[in-house]
Amino acid sequence: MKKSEDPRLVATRNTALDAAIEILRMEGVLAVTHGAVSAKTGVSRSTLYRHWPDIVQLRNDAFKRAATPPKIAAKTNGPLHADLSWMLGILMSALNETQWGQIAPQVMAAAATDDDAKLVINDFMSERMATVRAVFEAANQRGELAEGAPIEGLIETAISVPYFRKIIAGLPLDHEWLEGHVDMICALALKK
Amino acid sequence: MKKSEDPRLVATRNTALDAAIEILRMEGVLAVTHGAVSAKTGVSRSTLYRHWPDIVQLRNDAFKRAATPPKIAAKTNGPLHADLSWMLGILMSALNETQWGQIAPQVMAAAATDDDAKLVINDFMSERMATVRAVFEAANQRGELAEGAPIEGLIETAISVPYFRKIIAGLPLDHEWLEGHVDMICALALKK
DNA sequence: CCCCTTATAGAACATTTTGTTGCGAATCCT
DNA sequence: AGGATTCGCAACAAAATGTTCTATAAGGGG
Repeated sequence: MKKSEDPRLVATRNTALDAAIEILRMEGVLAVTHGAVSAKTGVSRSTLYRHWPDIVQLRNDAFKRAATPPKIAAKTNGPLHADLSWMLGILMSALNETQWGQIAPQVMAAAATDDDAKLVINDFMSERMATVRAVFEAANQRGELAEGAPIEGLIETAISVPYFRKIIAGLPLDHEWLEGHVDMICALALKK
Repeated sequence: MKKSEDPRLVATRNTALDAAIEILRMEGVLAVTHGAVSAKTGVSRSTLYRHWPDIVQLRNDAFKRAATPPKIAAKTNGPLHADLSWMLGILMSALNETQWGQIAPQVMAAAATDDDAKLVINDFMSERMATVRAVFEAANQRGELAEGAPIEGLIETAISVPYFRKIIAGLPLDHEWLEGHVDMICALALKK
């Protein structure tokens, strides 16, 4: 009973948003306009205006599309050090290599004045936090964690530092750094 | 021998940049244009164009002006827990209450495509990092630190988490949270 | 396979924003 | 007081931003 979507709609939608993401990466939010996307894709301006009457909507859709994370199955079979290295290694790769790492700052900035963009971030973040939390809870189940370890703080720390380094401070994320980071967290989390 | 600056120059400069900062806070980088600043200040467009032929320069100047931090004398008389609470409390206030907290995300985003903006961030960050580092080094001098404590990682953690919470995750920074944060860091840093 | 619906490209247009230039008036510096 | 500089303003030119219409093409249902 559901009428299938006109393939022309999804086609223009996809090509337009892909172009928008590309522009976003190379030149920043400022440059994402109906005109620019039209020029890059061949999709006519009038069509773009029909799809996204407001430029903000177009940008937000591009954000959402770019933010869609590769689903990561949490590794929770322990030990904690291994699980964390695994998970944070993936996060690190995502920040280094995928669109998200380049676009995230733009979304952050947009979130300051736009609630929709804020939602995109919140969704993305809470998902990542939940994944890391699962790792800690599994370690707790196995009885690896020290008495009274500040789990919430550790989860936050695990994620904060790589994001800070990459997005705010512009510092590199490599395996050597990751090793030290995980060591530090484990020093606090594990039984002595 | 140094020729004093024409007061008219500094006057227009200041009013223009203050307006630019205000626009930046309320509506984001996108909205900072010669036209908008002119409308808000009464300074004529032609004058603004004479001062900043390129809009990017205007925005960067606004960034720099907004990023100028209140100089904070480092508290390094110990003990570490007290010093850290003091320093991070100030950082927290700055993020919560000053222009910087609202504008930082915009600068981050601009930094993705603009090297000048990147410089603004780097300057600001390295100064803050240095301040926190001084706190740790003083504690080390006093012999408070545990053997082999990962000082660099701790410095990074101390600053990363508040920035992450405020700018990336949009979580609140309050004194209760701060207490836990400092506790966690001290648990790793101090002798048992 | 044909007909009806829907989406698109393109052009033509109005509107707004963005730069540029020249000049008289006001302000500053010496 | 006099010469230089800066300002505001108005008149422009150029480009970007929206809007609307029409012919064409593509899809979907019967």
